[in-house]
Amino acid sequence: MKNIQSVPFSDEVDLLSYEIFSGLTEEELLSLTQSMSCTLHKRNNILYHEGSRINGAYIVIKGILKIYKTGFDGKEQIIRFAKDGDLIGFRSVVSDELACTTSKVVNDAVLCYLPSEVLTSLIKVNPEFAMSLMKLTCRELGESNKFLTDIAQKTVRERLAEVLLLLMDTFDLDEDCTLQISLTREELANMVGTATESVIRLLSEFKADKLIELNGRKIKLINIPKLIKIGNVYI
Amino acid sequence: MKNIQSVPFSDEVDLLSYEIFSGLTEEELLSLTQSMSCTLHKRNNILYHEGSRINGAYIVIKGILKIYKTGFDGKEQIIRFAKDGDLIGFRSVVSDELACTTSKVVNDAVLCYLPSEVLTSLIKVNPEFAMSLMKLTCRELGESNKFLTDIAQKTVRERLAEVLLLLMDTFDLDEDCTLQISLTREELANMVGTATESVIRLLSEFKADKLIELNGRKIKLINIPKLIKIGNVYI
DNA sequence: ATAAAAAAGTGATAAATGTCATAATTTGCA
DNA sequence: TGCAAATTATGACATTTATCACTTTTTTAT
Repeated sequence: MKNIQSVPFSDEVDLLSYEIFSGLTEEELLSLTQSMSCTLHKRNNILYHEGSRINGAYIVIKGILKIYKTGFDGKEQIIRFAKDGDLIGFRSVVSDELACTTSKVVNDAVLCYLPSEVLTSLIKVNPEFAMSLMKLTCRELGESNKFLTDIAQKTVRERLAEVLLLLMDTFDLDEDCTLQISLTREELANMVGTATESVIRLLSEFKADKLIELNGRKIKLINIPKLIKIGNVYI
Repeated sequence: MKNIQSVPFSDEVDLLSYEIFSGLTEEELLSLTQSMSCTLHKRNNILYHEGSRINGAYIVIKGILKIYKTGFDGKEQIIRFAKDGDLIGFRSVVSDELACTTSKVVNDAVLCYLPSEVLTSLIKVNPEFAMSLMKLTCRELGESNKFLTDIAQKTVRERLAEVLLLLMDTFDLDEDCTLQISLTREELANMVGTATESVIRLLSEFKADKLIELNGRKIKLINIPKLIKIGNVYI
């Protein structure tokens, strides 16, 4: 298919530089490198669907993916984004359950596939790796619980401000304070947990209040302290 | 203090029967038993507060605790309950972060304390234990993400029905279909993520619609299929 | 380059839910 | 047991947010 291309595993990719692999030995790293295959995935390509069986995880070498759940009426709820250095899909591998999320490419991505057996044997052989994987999961759990509370208790306005700041933290701003990632209004709504129209209206309000500037999908944050205040975000 | 009493580690407590310890060897189990101290905690006793440093985890031998986060305005959001056989507080131990939730006793509980060093050394020594702990965390993460989506997309009415079914799954019904756990309306609201008054009104509606019967804090489920339908709960 | 599709934007309106005030009832403790 | 405190209950009302219908603008694919 056109949307997935096999790409050579570049020697330049230094697995050790990924936090998650920092505990591996030379040999483990070598055998890992050999068992991995890299592919280039185009925007909108779906890596795996919620409910499907996964036989491995993916390491994001480059690019951005959104990880989302599909609600009862088909509406997406974005759980998180994955970017360079992130590991995705291992939750299902470890818990031995069907995928509970869908992963879709937002910005063209280079991914390395890590077969289930390789992952589990690494966990069993290298306690340090097991520990860092566990840390990763625990952090994710903490974040998920935090966001759960926010969605339950904050207003849409507060959550939108918070989401903008979250995107700033995750993807940084460029020199002129514009969010490096550009999402559709619908995608923003699917993060915030609201209707697309509400996001559109609130973004206009934020713009009128001189908190942000809008240029198509590019969002420039011009009053971050105020956004922090609106979002009730503690730092 | 009066609310916490030390109790002897009963020989009758069979750690192996707890799923999480099923992978331990005889000796590991023995040393674990020796390093653990058991305490009795009365209702409303707080085990640890959100934001505090935890130096160990607890195994629930008996009783029920609620694990919750406190939102910006002081409102509780109940993340989950812990009951016999559950391990709590290990997330913070593993991720080496401050506690991101508060744990409070709902039904008087006997707990065994598991110091941080014991837990981490077990993880490093026994890959099977590491794996089952990881599975546990991954399952929790899956549930948290599911509930996040529900709160973001379902109505309060749907969520209340879902929560009643969740309580049924977690704590079972007694012979006459009454939920074994009794919570205040406020606690239900703190699970559903809504105002106490809304829960009160909706419970009355459910009662009028002959889905449940109310007797103080005791809730009897008399039309479960309909509750499943209302809550959009797939089984 | 252009047509079709998707996304963004806007207004009107409806529905869901929260808030506040207050009364009745239950619970827990001294 | 009895009383204070907490919880439950209910009504009136305000507010937030979703929905629908439609137009304009932007993006995408041929």
